[in-house]
Amino acid sequence: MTKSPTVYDVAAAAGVSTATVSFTFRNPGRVKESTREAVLAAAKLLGYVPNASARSLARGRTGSLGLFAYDFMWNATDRRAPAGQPLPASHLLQGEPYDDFRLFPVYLDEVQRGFEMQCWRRGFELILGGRKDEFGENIINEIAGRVDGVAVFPRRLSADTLAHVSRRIPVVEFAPGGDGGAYCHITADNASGMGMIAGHLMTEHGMGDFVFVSSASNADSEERRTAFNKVLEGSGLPLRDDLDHAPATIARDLAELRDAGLFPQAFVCASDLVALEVIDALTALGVSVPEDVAVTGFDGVVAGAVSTPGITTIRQPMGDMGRLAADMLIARSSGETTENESVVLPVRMIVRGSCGCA
Amino acid sequence: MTKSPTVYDVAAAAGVSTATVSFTFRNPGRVKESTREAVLAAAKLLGYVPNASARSLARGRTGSLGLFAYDFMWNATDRRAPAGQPLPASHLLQGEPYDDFRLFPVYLDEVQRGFEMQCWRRGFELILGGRKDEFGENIINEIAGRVDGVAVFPRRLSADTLAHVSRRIPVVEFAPGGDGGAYCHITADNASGMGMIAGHLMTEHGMGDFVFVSSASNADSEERRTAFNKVLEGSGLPLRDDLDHAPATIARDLAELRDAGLFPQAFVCASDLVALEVIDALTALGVSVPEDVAVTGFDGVVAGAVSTPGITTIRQPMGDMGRLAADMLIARSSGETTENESVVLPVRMIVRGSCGCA
DNA sequence: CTGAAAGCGCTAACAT
DNA sequence: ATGTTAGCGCTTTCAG
Repeated sequence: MTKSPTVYDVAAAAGVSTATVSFTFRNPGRVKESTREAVLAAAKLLGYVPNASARSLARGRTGSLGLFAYDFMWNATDRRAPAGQPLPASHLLQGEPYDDFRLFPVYLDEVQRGFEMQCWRRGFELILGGRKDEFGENIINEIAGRVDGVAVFPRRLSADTLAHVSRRIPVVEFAPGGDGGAYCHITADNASGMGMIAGHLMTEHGMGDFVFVSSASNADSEERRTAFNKVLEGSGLPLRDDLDHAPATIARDLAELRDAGLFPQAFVCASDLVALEVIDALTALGVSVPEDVAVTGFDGVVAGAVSTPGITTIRQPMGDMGRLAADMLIARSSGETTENESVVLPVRMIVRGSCGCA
Repeated sequence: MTKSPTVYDVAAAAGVSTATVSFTFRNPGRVKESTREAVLAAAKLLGYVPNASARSLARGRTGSLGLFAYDFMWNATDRRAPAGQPLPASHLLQGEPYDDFRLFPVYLDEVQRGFEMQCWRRGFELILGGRKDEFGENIINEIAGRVDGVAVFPRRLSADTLAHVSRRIPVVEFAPGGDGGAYCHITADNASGMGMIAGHLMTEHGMGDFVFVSSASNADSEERRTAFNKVLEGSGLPLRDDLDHAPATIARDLAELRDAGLFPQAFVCASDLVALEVIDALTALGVSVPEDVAVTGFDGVVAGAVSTPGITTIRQPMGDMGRLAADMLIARSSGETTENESVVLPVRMIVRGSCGCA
């Protein structure tokens, strides 16, 4: 670890040129066997490990893709340890796991996993960024300058920043986005998902009185709310005010509704985690789900599958979203494609107990 | 994405030198405000994104850590799609999630998550490697040459390769390893874990007849087996032959034991996943767990928590293991520490239903 | 406070 | 089949 040996050292030790050393590693067929062996022997002896930064610089490509995961991750962490406080010595599923399923794996983790697998299948390394941001949005440069393409989760980086980065490398954001944008978008079909939820609640349960619980300002949540309201309008049902899921207020808001005798037949939530929080708050009020009121989610994360009751939800194809992102980035980084597209992936409904089904 | 602008372009556009551009990004305080603004404006206008490869090369440090995850990941994938066959269009928790908990998250995923979080807290990017290996063990070079330190999961890279890499950057392997090795090791306390399992089975359940089911040749499994046998010896209990968990043979072996009337009181398994497989095989034979025979696991992964019955197991501090790996690598890459250490982390027992407890 | 210039280690023409 | 060599884009003394 002192001074690392370089191609020059290996070349000298093997009595060849640096080009030959380079070829030995990158294009072995082009080197005579005896030469190759001499080079490998020298490399082994010296403890030579090629410097990938130099290679990337020389080649103009890095052979890796980036995933900028900042936001959700840190927020998830903070659920256990309020901002500013150090993390507990051990914060990951250390207790009975049940409680922690809300933290891991969540939506982001499943998308990430799909992205990872596809990077590897396609021969790319993966750079995961999430560094605590001290330089505003410049943080993305830490990743953008290091990869051949980058996928980002929403809400941390402004559209401006993404547009800027996308002048250099292809960018995919996991968020709804119209066509003809400055970069690519991948999202699940929020509209038909909400249509299925609404349809199920109305048709199977004969319900008609709903309150939508939204997630913090978030484009997906917004799309879902809009789509749900559209269905209600189409059915001539009344639109009620949304609730915001903010932990500080949701319990109070729910209590007020209850006290006013204004509970809907179902709380339709923007995500599974919101649904779980709503159920917690309801339980604290002595309200049973689904006996007293139904609750639905969106996403299809693990936590909603193992909770009691299980959350009736819309499953996003998270693995596919990650995989598709990698494919889109690779296609664009190789010049195979240029235009930015906005892909909407199909979803499906998973009916569990929280809506009142068996 | 044509020809990316460089420091030179920005310098020219802003009417300054490249040094000033560099300082503007890396050491803003050293540049007069008006100059800085001019540089930033030029950068924005041109769509400048610093090239991290060039920076790493010039600096001699990359600011990132590597995690080499190859083995488990691909194996996990292969559980659904036999090697050689393409993955199903969608392979990640697409059905009712229950089935898939055996694939994700597993031991590796939880360790990885701890590693990620700590990288970010400490200001490092993370490079995840798992590229399909076409060059034998040289694959590690793809990562090793790109990072300031690397953590690896066991069984894919030989000790020789790791020793080689560790001449250049610090290396941590998540596997048992004696002191004074060529690189660092992190592992859970397999011995006391097995001691707790044995103690529980003997003391709480009055059992004395066990069969150990091992995982494919694997140092952790080996340590657990040895430790378990030691306890039995110490208690004067008989040692029975191990079973190997190989999917092809375990069902047959179990059937033979059953037919011979040789079932033990408990199958003590080297891991939770092995325990789940054993339970599957037993169930197929019409044997109930824990009514007819007890089964225990090791690891404490999600799958063992949500299965029926729940697996009585030893929980490894997986998040901590990942976090510690990052800390150890950072300490060594900065020269703060030099010696290689081998750390053993404490474990604890989680009692669920598979041992016969309520 | 800013500029000039020498590398960092590797790759890939282009030569030989 | 192998060697020469000019960059790749950035950082960082050292001068000014």
